[in-house]
Amino acid sequence: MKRLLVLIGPTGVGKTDLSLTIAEKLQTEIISADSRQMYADLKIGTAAPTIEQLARVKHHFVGNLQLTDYYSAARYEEDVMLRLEELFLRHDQVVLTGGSMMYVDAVCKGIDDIPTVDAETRSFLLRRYESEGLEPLCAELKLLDPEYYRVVDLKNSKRVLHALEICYMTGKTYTSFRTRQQKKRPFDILKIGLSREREELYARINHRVDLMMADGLLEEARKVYPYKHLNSLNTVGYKELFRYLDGEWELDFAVEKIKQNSRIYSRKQMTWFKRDETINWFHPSQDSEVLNLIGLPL
RNA sequence: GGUACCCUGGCCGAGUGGCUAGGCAACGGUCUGCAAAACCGUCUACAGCAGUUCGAAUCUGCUGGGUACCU
Repeated sequence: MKRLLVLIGPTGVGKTDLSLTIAEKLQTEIISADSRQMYADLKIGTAAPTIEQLARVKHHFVGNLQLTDYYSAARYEEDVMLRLEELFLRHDQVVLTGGSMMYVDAVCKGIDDIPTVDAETRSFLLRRYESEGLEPLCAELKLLDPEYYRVVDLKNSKRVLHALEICYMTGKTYTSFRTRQQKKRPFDILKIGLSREREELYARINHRVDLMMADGLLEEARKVYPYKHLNSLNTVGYKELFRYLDGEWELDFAVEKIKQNSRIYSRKQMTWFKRDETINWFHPSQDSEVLNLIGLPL
């Protein structure tokens, strides 16, 4: 049986280093599970693997998207499953690492097969939401898919809108697509979670933001500024610098906000990962124990 | 030294006698299609003291701190 090694943890915990070590020892390749490192133009702010690191181990799904590309967890699942098929021809084990919780789950547990919403339906409902607000749309959902209406978070526009998009586009209820069944995978999965004491993690995050700024994050942000309204740029590290470039914030303040939002993000990641009972948790300094768990000689 | 104004929770900020503003942060949580997204919950403060009043963050006095102007 082939095996997928899933290395997860909050941003800044030190996943990259360990993933490289493991992949080198196994002489295998790495699949990134980071929704923002996939954009070619967001290298510094997403702490994407460096050229040297990419030279050490072959990576997949890093820098493979344009900012204007539509992408989603479902597409990621599809793309990764195809790629894994190829990789498992050559390797017994493959490493998947990243902090995008839903992307990881999409690969490990699967995601329902729901049609991708076309651009017209999407913008039609978005416009209605912007002009009418959420209430009328909730009322509509109650009629079109009463079952989902009962369980959705009615204040979360993203969820309500998506359900309506599916109803409109397919003529069926969103519920009918929502089986929420875990998919069986033709390979084993071993999850390794990295965590640190909060103080320690926060200090690393703060420091890393300073390094990013020294590395030219502001320049990178300036280059993509014309695309700032795209979802791909609703990203920590960029959205704050846009406020600076717009003259709303002082640079120092924007940098503090980047640190703060990164810390908040790391906490959300931990909240998500916490309830996954299948994760084997380690401190990054316990790398030999991780290798032992994988079954690698030290 | 004098005059005026100000002092609200970690921060910002509304509130002129009874009805726990709100926002941000912090902390906890939700999560199956833009997820580094979106959303939810918790956090009862009015500088201190004394008084007026049935009742004071809101009125009065004193003390402390701050700001502005005057001599």
